[in-house]
Amino acid sequence: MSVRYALLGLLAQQPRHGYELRAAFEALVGGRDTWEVKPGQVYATLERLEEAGLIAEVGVEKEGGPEKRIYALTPAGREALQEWFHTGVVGDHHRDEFFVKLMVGLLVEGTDLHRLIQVQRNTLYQELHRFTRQRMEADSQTELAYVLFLDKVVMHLEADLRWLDMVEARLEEIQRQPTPQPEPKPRGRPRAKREA
Amino acid sequence: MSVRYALLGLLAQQPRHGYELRAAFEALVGGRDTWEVKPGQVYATLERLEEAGLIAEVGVEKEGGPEKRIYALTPAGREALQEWFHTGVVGDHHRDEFFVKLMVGLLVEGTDLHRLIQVQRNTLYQELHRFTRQRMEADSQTELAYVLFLDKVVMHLEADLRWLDMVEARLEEIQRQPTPQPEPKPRGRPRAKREA
DNA sequence: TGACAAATCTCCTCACCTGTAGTATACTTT
DNA sequence: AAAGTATACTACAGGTGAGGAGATTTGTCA
Repeated sequence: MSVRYALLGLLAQQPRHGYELRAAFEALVGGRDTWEVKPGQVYATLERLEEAGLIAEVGVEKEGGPEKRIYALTPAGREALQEWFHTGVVGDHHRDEFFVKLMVGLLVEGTDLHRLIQVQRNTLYQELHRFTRQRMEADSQTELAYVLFLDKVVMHLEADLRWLDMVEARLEEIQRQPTPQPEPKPRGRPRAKREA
Repeated sequence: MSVRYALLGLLAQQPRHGYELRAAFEALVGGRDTWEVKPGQVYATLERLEEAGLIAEVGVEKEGGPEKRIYALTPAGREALQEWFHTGVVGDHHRDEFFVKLMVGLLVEGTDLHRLIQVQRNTLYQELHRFTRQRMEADSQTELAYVLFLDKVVMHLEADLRWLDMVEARLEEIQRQPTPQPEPKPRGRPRAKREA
């Protein structure tokens, strides 16, 4: 979703073509390999946006090299963008890969859970170190937004580490619990429910 | 990636068919609509796992209804699972949708950034409330792992809220910064670099 | 000095994996 | 008959990885 709307926003500024959009997007989110977008995604997204009537092709330039297909925002696109601004973002809290790994580890016999946790802790510390250094190197005069972004990442990594400690501390307790079974659903037509 | 390996783990326990795997997966990650997986994903993933040689179809049951195609783990699959256990998970720190929205908001003229932030804050508080209640309702005797998961979500939401406050406090400063331009890359063959 | 190879950018395409949404058929219970 | 589970499939959207044809600059060598 993010890329889709980011492209709309960039086209609201001025008409552009695919390659240019890609560069502008990466600059927008901080440059320096934060959020790399693959060309394929840009062009595919543009096609869908065009099909949805949110953008329109307004010209083609051909000067020597390959064609540049230039897109611009339509009124419907401008509206969609406004709507996006007025809607809150709900995070993907589910789908935490490490949580799944931990659960699967509990399931599979002979898994060394302490090691599992240790590996994850190392990974998190490495990331923390990397982002902290990036943060120090960044110039908050010219890249303030990028700095704020790094702050957020660091805060999340610290939260992850604290959580990991909690998990390790209670590991014995967790291991004592039985593996969860899916509860069977009643089949057939449900009984008529009389009002409470 | 998570679903892929979770299916491997569940098959390591015992051979199963698609529908059963879906139910088992959702039970594993806590039930109660945490992490809903669509049937399509399960079947598509199973096909790819089979093609990759990590699982194999070991039988078909047909008792009345549709066929049940039963899969089991292969030795290669068991190996892949072990490798997963021994690898750290690096989070998707980039691709934070709200961050992009904020940046796009700075770009587009006439955007009310305070409102943008306010909407997001409301959303986060609602989520926080929802998960906090779920956490209180959960029974940490029988669902300890699920409780830990909720703890993590809450910690992250709190971090998001603190970060949002920071952003709002420094908003004027952020708005004063120019929109980032993609830096042009030098074309042609790069100059030979002599060693430092 | 002029020709050509090397490296890299510009712009777009294709093939694939992951995940979401909706559909279809058969069975089971009220 | 109605309603809902059990089991599977199809279609599409989002995202990754690889790559290809042409333009542009630099290094090199006769």
